Amino acid sequence: MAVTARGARTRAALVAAARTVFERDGFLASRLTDITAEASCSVGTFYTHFASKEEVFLAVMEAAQDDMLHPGMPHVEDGADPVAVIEASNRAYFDSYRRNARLMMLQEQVATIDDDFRRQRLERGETFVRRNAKGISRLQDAGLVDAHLDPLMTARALSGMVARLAYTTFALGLDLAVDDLVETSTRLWANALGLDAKPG
Amino acid sequence: MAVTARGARTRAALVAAARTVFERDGFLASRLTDITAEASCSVGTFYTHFASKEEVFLAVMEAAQDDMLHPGMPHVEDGADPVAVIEASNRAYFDSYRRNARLMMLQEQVATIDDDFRRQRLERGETFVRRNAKGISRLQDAGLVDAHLDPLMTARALSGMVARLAYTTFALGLDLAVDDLVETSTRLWANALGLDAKPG
Amino acid sequence: MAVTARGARTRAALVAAARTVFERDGFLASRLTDITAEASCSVGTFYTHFASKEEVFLAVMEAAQDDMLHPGMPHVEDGADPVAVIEASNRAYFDSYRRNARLMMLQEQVATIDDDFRRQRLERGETFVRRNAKGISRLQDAGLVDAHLDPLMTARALSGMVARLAYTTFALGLDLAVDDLVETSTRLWANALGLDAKPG
Amino acid sequence: MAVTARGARTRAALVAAARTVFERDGFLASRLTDITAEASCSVGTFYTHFASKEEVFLAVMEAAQDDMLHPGMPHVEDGADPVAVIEASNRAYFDSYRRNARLMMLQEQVATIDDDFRRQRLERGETFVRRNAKGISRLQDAGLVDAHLDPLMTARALSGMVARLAYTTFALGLDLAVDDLVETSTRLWANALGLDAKPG
DNA sequence: CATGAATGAGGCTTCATTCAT
DNA sequence: AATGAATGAAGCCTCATTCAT
Repeated sequence: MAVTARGARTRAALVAAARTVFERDGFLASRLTDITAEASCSVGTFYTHFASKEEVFLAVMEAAQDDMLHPGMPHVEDGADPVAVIEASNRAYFDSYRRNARLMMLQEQVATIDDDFRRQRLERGETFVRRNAKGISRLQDAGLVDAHLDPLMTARALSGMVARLAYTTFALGLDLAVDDLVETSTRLWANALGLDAKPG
Repeated sequence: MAVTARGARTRAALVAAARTVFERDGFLASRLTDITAEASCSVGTFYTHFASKEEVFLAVMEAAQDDMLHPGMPHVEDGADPVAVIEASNRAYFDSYRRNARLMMLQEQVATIDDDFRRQRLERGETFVRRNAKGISRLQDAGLVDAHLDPLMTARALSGMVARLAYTTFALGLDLAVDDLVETSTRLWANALGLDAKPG
Repeated sequence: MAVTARGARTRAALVAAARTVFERDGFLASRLTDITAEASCSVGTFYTHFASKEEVFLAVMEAAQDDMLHPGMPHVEDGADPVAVIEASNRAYFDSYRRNARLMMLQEQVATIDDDFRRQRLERGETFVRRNAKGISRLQDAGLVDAHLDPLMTARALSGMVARLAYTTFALGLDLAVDDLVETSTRLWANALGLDAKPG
Repeated sequence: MAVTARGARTRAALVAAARTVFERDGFLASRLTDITAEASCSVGTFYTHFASKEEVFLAVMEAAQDDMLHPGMPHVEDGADPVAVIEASNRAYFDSYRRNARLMMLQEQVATIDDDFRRQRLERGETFVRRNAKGISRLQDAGLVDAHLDPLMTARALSGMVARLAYTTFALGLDLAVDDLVETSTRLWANALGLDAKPG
């Protein structure tokens, strides 16, 4: 696949076109002919590069991964204020979600349609959750967070809280200000973990 | 519409059949003929009662409302332990979600497909959020919860947290125990609000 | 059928409703439910009075007959100016066509759909033609019109000319002034027959 | 559309098949599957070339235009007997109408059903009328026809006369001999214009 | 006489995928 | 590699007509 330079170019054009069309019309309503028209090539060509509509969707999501893989909760460096870290992390999440809002919607849509993709989506969420759980563990080790909390479940709940707020705002279209979202979720996250804001 | 008893009976049969078929096959894969076969009537009859597949779906959701409108956060009665109330409320939510898991999945699926339904789904969520916000307000008035928290945003975040956990577990199929879900979400909810567990 | 007073009233309401709906939507696009809704009765009732959509259409046309049976070419009375008679006749035709334009269109539409009705429409036209032919015969007997003309064919041609002008104007919607139509058709009719305008 | 030779061939086959089926069954009764069966292709292929039954009908009418655009009233050449020209023109019209009788019926049928087509049909008629009006003008300039006649209205009336005779005969099925039709219409046309038959 | 729910055959249309060029 | 016409299964929906109440 895509061994020649021309092939690679065509494939890239198709992925870009697919993203445009998917974002505009949704996965279900998008037709292959719309995508190939957008990419200025024929349907036949599509099938030299992808086996199905699902496959090009996967390629679109993969190409968008980098930007969508926001920092989550970064490693807590010695001396850094944990609450500030959480805030930065949350803001990064909301910003990235907003930039990729249509794609995030698509992710949810396809997850409800395609079983394979549902599993992938679940795994992607859990990867993220595990990273956050590690952060929480570290805070527990540092004595900053109640040791009774199960890091994994806690991470799942708190990440889910933020993810749902972003979904409601950017996918479902509830008009909320990002600053408010960041403030509320950070404060609740900190409270839930029992963290105090950095003392002066 | 449905002015006679016979008409009402047929309509009810169609709604029940639709729920069965939707839950079995999903909204998209469900065909009108499956629904009418399940209801033992003709396709034509379907159209005397509903204008489209979307419309019967709405009717199904409406009929399921009662069970799905779990108590949420009940009024805080004098002397009642707020944390116990939250726990009961969360448990009720998870139980109801499990009972209607397939329907909740459908709700998300259709929201990604149909714009009208997306708006309705948003409104349904907000109704629920407003109810919880009122509960938080009461706790603030009683001096049990930090007055700095915005009740509406807080309710949105915490309700979302619980809803997302339920979705991940029952819709996406992550295998988590309900007891753990209840415990974690209750503890985080209480921490986030700054509530103490009932003192001995 | 329609033995009671109530029955007669319902039937009349249905005919009136059918005319309204047919004129508004055309024969094909009109649904029985629209007609019964307009008549404020049930579909079942429709079938107490008519056997089919075609039958109620016939009833509508019959009820409208009187007004649509314009004078044609009246008997030539001794001493009457034949050209003036033709003019009056033509004007009466165009006026009546305009009043019943939608119905005339319907007549053409149904004639292209229903074979029985096509034959009826043909017969109706011929009746009219025969009447005009008789008038021409009389003018020939009176020595006012060239005896070489076949009265029947001539009547067919000239009636057709007027009918077509009316159709083009009122049914197809070409915007022509009735006065011009009357003037042109009368002059051509007179010329064609070899009649002179009444000499002073 | 139809960029390849193969595509053009299929399209042509569909148009021919559509004409066959339309002429056999009428526009309304014709089913797409009949057309594609006649053209030996799949239904899907139909939609590669036409968006609807209406559209293929338009293509059929367009393809038939050439034969149906009979000479009308040809240019009056010096020395040509105008009445003979009119007679030739009328005969050509009736012959062409007879050859395309089913199509002419369809034209009327579809004009009563489809608004776009009604407008096109009107325009087609007017094009024809304008051509005849020019011929009449020329005869007026040559002093052969009464200058008081409005060429356009006169052409409309006389063309309509001939068209209606053809319609009644070939579409509605009144059994008249073409020779009689030609004779009558030519004589009336000549009389109406005030032309004398070529003097010996 | 009136009611209106029930019927069901069958039309139109869509679109992912294939394959000959 | 690219092309784009061809495929055809399958779904939604319409509406004149019937009939039990």
